[in-house]
Amino acid sequence: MPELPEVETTRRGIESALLGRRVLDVIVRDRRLRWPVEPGFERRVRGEAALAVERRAKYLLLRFPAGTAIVHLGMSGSLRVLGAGTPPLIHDHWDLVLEGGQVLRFHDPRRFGSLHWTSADPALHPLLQDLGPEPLSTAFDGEHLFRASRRRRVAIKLLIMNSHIVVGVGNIYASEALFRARLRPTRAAQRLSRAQAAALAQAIREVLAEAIAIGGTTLRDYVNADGVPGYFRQQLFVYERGGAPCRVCGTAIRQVTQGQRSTYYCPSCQD
DNA sequence: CTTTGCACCTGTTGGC
DNA sequence: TGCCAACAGGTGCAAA
Repeated sequence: MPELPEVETTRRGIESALLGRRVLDVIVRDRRLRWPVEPGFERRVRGEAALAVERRAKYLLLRFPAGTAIVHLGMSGSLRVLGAGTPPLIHDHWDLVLEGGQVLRFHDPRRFGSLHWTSADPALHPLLQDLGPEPLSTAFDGEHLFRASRRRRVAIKLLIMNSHIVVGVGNIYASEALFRARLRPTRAAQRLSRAQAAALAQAIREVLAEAIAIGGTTLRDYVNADGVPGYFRQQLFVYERGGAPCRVCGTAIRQVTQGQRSTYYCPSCQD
């Protein structure tokens, strides 16, 4: 479910509940996430108080004095801050019970999410070490995208969803950014001009920043830490709009499959 | 090396 | 009403 804007919205929502508060208890009800939760996880975190809540790509990093919990929400995961004593429901797989009467609760029906612990620099963790730049950092710009697209035959949509090139661009925002940049998702990456790469990099930055500003996109079940959906769905130009009229020119939006995922574009606006 | 497709898992939706 | 196929905000990994 969550792409970068939803993960960033979650980060902002859980930060104040965690910072400086001791973790009184760690409850893992189901260890069978994408990777099994390490047996020692509970005892590493119990008694620690978070120093920082950060995000790298779609990973949330809960930094404690002794190490870092690395959390991924997968396709259907969410993190919420609830009152301690709120009874867990189905698919509520783990809790951090916090000093002061609140609990951070992880809910994930599909269990594609994950939870790791590292006592080393999380940037060196195998899941993080080969990631590309953050799209909202200065390391990501048109020149980066242009260089990365040279001699690549893959479709440009697949390229921008490749986390080695740039992180955080998922299925919704890939289609949306390509619409804004007026580029066909199916075009070979190597056929982008320098100017088109610059336009696409800019479109990616804008669409992600705008989505963060209104709390991300809720399609089905995404909610932020307070249980509130994101409202970016109303700003979508093409995603999940196959057959509907383009909001710019009225042409029917097309839906195609790329890399076993749905892609949406306007055949008139996008070349 | 790049590219492609599968796998993991549960829930919802739409057609017959 | 029931059944079954298709599809869903991700991504590591194996195979081509």
